[in-house]
Amino acid sequence: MPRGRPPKHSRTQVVAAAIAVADAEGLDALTMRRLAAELDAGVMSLYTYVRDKDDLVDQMVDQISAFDPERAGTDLLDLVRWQRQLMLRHPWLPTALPNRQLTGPNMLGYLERALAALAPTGLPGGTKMEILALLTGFVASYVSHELAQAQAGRTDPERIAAHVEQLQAAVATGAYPELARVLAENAPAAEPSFDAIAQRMIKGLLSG
Amino acid sequence: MPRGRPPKHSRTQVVAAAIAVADAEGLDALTMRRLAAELDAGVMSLYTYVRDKDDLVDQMVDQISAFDPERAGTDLLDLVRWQRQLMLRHPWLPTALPNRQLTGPNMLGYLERALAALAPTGLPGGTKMEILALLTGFVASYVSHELAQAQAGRTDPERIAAHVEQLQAAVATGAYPELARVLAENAPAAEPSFDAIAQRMIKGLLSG
DNA sequence: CCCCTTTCCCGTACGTTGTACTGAAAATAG
DNA sequence: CTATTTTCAGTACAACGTACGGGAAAGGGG
Repeated sequence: MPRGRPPKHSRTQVVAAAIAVADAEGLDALTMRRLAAELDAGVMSLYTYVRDKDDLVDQMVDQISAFDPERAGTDLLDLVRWQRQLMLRHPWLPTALPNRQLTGPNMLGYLERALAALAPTGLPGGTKMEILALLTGFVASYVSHELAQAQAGRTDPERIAAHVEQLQAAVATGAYPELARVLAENAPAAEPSFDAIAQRMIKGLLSG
Repeated sequence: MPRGRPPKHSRTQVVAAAIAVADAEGLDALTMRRLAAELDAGVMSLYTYVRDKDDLVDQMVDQISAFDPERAGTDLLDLVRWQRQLMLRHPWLPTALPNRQLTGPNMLGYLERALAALAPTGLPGGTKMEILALLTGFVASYVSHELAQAQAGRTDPERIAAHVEQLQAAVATGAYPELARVLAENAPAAEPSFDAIAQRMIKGLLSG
């Protein structure tokens, strides 16, 4: 009983293809033309499934954020761990998140669980929302750092080469003794244990 | 004794004009053509002062970050307060910061002071850098939230109208009782006191 | 059966962006 | 003067998001 011409794809498929492109080549590589080519479709056909590119990214975020109630707990530490895994699996997520009003069912589901986890605190609603925003920001910062360190030099060997060269030049002036000490350390970037830091952040945010 | 044709502007002037545009109309409004018009210059003339647009933004960040040793202290809380003031004065800063290798003198100066503030901890260098990245991320998140709340509806009244409408629709399904409670609260967004939260974040990050 | 309506497909085209290329313009050095 | 060096800026191009409009493919009603 669907009246018109049958769709060649589904919205879910289109968004999934977009996620695949972003996962493999980054958000910058995700253009409407690229996505159309991936689906063997015309560029403008995509706009049947998506209002505009911003809407596409919104849906990507929401589709990523499907929650498996079997595998994850529901306290704040569990939720934060879950966010970290999402961001590790989809490195574009930390950059895509800011300045976005997310109203998809999965994001609302997350928000609901997070608010439930904060319910025992009895804090006012605005404070709860603020705590969650700060926690998400913290995870995004942490994972960004983590990812940057993991693929240091893998993608842009010359770009970071230029970076360390500038740092060496600055240090050579003698104006930055502390920075010099850090660069001279050559430490293998110790494991900081996400859980430990996250737990302290949560405690710090709640003890107010 | 400078040999060639004398420059019509200085790099500092160009960057200052860019900062003025971004302050007044946001980072998106800052295009090379707009900046050229602001300076009564040809578009391509800008490229004598700046390698490319990314370099321009780098320089904007660094020029913003000039430090007045008279007015600010040198412990971590002071530094974080200073970052917040910067971001409040230049709302584009939180969005411009991520994915940037900052090697300007002012940013290195900040880094040096921050590392000095962390020196008594005896932590390894990599951990210090991570702590500073997390603190900056925290401030960016906090200020973004702060700014979003300050001008809620001022710029895009219909955009956030659509947002609350979607939220109301979601709540109406009854699937999100906690969210419903928060939206029903209608609280005037209590003062959270940046200093208090920042202090707890610092303590949390250092007690590791 | 044909036609109408509905829905999706997608080629063309436009405005905007960053910037490569090129050469003219304006200063000094000899 | 000429030669050199540096900055200025017009033109032009590729890539982007997407508005527009018409063609294509289905079902419903006569």
